[in-house]
Amino acid sequence: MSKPSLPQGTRDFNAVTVQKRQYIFQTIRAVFEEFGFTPLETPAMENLDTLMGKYGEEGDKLIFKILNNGLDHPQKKEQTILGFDKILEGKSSSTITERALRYDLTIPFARYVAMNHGALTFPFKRYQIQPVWRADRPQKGRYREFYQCDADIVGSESLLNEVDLIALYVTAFQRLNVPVEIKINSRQILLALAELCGGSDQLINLTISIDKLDKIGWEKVQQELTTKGFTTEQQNNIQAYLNLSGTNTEKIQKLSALLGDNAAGQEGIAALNYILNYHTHTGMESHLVADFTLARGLNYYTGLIFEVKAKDADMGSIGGGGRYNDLTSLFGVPNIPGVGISFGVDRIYDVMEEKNLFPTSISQSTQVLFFNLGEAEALQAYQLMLTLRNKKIACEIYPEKSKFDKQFKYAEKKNIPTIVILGSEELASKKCTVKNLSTGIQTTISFDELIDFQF
RNA sequence: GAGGGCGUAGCUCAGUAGGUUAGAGCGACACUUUGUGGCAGUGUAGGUCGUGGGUUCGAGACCCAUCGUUCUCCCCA
Repeated sequence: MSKPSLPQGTRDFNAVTVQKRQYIFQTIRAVFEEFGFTPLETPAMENLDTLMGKYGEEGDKLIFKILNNGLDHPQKKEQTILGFDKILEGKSSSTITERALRYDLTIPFARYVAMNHGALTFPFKRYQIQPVWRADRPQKGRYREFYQCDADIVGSESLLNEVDLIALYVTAFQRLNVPVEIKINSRQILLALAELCGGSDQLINLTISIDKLDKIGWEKVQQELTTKGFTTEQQNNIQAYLNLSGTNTEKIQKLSALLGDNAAGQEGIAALNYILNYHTHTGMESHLVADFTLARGLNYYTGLIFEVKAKDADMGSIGGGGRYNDLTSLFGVPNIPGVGISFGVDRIYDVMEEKNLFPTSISQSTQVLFFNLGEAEALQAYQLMLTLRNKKIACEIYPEKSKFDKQFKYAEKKNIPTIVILGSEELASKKCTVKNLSTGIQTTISFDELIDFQF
């Protein structure tokens, strides 16, 4: 028999890890609810055509596809072979696969809104905390199964939504004690730059290249631009754009001069200004950084875009989002604008672990261990234990009569702070001994006193 | 999709330029110690050296392949 193993990029989570992860989930969920979002869950799998073509060319390749059932049926052989030919051409084929694991939470949400728009009250605010899957190659901070926590608002174009989502980010990361900066940019600003440099059809080429600036440097970006057909003059404009520096206000002023009266550009700048000004009144402006190199790979964004970066941590973005003004039209329902953000829990966990940001109190489970010192003693201890449990004190009794040594060591290993000794002497006198394992202090008290004991 | 690093006990690793019977620390278990743990002592268990080929008198070590893992690029949370 071969050794058991896990699929690449997936993990088991032990007790301590689960407790830490739940701490993150609970913190984020509480903030979502305080901000007026209600929960939604969607299936792990979607129809393949719901997902295909929504995440760009790269994204399509990273979707986990599910093999159809019944492919072993001889009658389907011809069909299946035809389908496989399509796969070899790089297309997908419904005769071989018609379902896939969800790649993110935004598209399934758009699908949900499109299916239920008649029944929803707009603006509709939902949050969703579920795993997603990507057929990516695992590496640092990158998993094939990971959780996203999304909050989206659809049915409203107001920039107040963007303002509120940023406030949500700031609140959540403050509660988690993770210092972050939130980068913001606008797809319209990127579009304006594209229009100035070769036309709007160059938008995607342009954003892919400039997004790499901080990784590969200007020299290589320039080379890439040359091969993509940008002229020297256009490259100079792009360089000027990328070199904008200073405070948020200064950068925006310089950008405005650079983009001139380009309509999309001015719209993007106005939106950016609105957000920044608003947050000067909330005190949250200090977390915001206008970053015109921020592009984000997902094609469906149309307005402001965000990305969250943990300060002083070697980790990609731990959250991202933006405005998509017509996502549901992909599913036949036009004119429902939306904006949303996502938290990457697995990366947040990695950052918090690396920087030791988890509170120490979350890793304890059992509070009191009752020693098992014989049949009659255990019966009495068991009854007392149930009473304590009813008072919400987590207790357990050692299941076998064993030596003190063994029971003590069990308590230590499980990090149980208190033990209760109830042996033959205590049973006779209707008392028990409560011992605090970290201080070593113990007291003998009556059963009634135990029930009201402050652990 | 492209390219590197690493696979030796449950864990972290050592293992010299191929040379008898593969090592340590930690952990586990037992005993010292059947009414008081953490410390200490003694002992026990645990390995087809990732797998399959090859070179060699001889391979944990060298070569090839394969699988796993990890990191980088691409892209992303």
